[in-house]
Amino acid sequence: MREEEEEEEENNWFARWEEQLPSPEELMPLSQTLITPELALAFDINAAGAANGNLNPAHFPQAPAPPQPAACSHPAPPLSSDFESSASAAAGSGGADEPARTLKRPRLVWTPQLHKRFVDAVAHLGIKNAVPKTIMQLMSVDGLTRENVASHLQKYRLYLKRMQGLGTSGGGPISAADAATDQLFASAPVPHQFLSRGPAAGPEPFLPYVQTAPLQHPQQITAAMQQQQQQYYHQRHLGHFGSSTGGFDHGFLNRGMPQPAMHQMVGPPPGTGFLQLTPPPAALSVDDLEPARREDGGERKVLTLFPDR
DNA sequence: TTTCCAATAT
DNA sequence: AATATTGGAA
Repeated sequence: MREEEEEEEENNWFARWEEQLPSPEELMPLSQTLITPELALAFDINAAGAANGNLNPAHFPQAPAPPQPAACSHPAPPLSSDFESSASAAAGSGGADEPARTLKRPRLVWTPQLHKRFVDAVAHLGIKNAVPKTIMQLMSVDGLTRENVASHLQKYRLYLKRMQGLGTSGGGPISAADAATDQLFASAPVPHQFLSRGPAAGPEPFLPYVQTAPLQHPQQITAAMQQQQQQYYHQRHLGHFGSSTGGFDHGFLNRGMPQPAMHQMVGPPPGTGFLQLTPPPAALSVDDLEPARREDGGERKVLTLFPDR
């Protein structure tokens, strides 16, 4: 059929192949554009300003060999696995700055588990002593920075404030917007002491040492936790904001990790007609809802069982 | 000097 | 909306 054309091509391609080749200069920018900052981070590439418009003409050899292709099979985290360990490299000539310091780490995503740990830490510290640094230390999550905590704490305080406002005096219902907004915070039980007004609850009696088992890097956490996130949706939909009276559950169970003395429990007397909303771990195993994907620059699809908005 | 914290930026 | 960054204050 098209043999003639193909033959023509064969006659000519060799003569022209060279001129059609892009020059190295043309190639570089292209390849750099194709590597998103996140990818660069994930693969530990030293291309700090790649997408920042801050290209350093230092050509790197070629396509970087992915250290661990295994990461691709994972549904999620395109995040770097070791920011600190990847020093060296460009140290040699002419004052190249260390990428390790310049490198920006990926956004931390506060999974329900992580937030849970946060809340526990704050609870143990007492709200007065709960400042970012201390919280961070208590949480002892590898890779978690003080700023991470500070930022989260800031928002959490706002959340608590709102809760207080709506608290006892028959306040109106939580606006749909807020409810939708605060899914994360709703995922962890709010220690009642947080909502108390008057004389702020003092710091907990004693705080021996870090009680929580050190977690690993955020990425790993998120990865590992993807599976568990389901239960969080359960809790969420069981809905604990009843009506007035600050009808919140104080279900303070710790299924994730071992947790020593949680003494500050002042919860409702057992046997008070109170629905146990958070059954023991064994009970809530069901439900194979797909958790919202919060990572991978994709969209976040949040399954909604309730047509509430 | 470090840390907090509210405001602001992405 | 969620997290990061900033900048003044303690």
